[in-house]
Amino acid sequence: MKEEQKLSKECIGQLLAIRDTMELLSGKWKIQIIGTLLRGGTMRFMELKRSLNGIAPKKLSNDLQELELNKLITRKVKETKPITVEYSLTEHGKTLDNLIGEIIYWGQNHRTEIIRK
Amino acid sequence: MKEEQKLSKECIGQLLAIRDTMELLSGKWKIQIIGTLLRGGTMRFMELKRSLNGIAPKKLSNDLQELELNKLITRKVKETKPITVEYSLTEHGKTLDNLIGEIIYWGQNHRTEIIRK
DNA sequence: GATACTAGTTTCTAATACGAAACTATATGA
DNA sequence: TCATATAGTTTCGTATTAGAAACTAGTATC
Repeated sequence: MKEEQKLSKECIGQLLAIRDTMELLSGKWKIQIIGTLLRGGTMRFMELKRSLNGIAPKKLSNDLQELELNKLITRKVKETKPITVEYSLTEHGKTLDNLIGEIIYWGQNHRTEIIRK
Repeated sequence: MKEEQKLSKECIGQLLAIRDTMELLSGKWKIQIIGTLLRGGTMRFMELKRSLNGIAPKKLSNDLQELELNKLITRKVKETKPITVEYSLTEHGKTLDNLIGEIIYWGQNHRTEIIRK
């Protein structure tokens, strides 16, 4: 009597969507980077580094490259005296606004939930 | 001329909330587990394992323990013939509904966005 | 007695993530 | 010339994550 539990296509698609999103955004810094760019608009490398308290330049550089590959941000080199590089969100990157809003809202709520035991 | 860029308290609080949430939910399986429980309601260990295609029992066990510690799920042992264990979301765990909905929605949209080049 | 189901645990290994420190290269100002 | 700023890269080491395989232990079925 094998109860082969068939998963509906829709459910599988939802789990895949969760995997895709989390693969892209998991980790310590990526969402913080995007959240900072959402607030700050166009920002330079060192501006980002200062805003993201504690990130190593290597990590910031790697994460920015990965986000660019996924078309969430753009990188623009400015031929200023010491060259500067401007990072900003693409239109697609800006669609993370709602999601990040939910993450912030839930995180703040969770903190009070855990604290009040 | 030091331009010390002061971060507002609100922004710092938001970055902390992002860190809290992501620390809890980062990784390959945790959100998939919660998403599955959101759809399936109360589920047993092996039901979860079968729904989450490919998860190792050790990982499932570890993640469930961690989620329980964070009061997102409850674990109930049933004294049936072969003992069964039922997992379900707490009320607090269910508040992840909106967030996971956003993750699914964004992931599906991102897929079409990347595919259509 | 052999097999299978329940819910895990144990052990070992490979892959990935993260971080600190030092370094590159160009340019400006004291 | 020395210090500082730009935007990173390189090297190295540790820590965390994930997975595969085998195993435990109780009960039930063939």
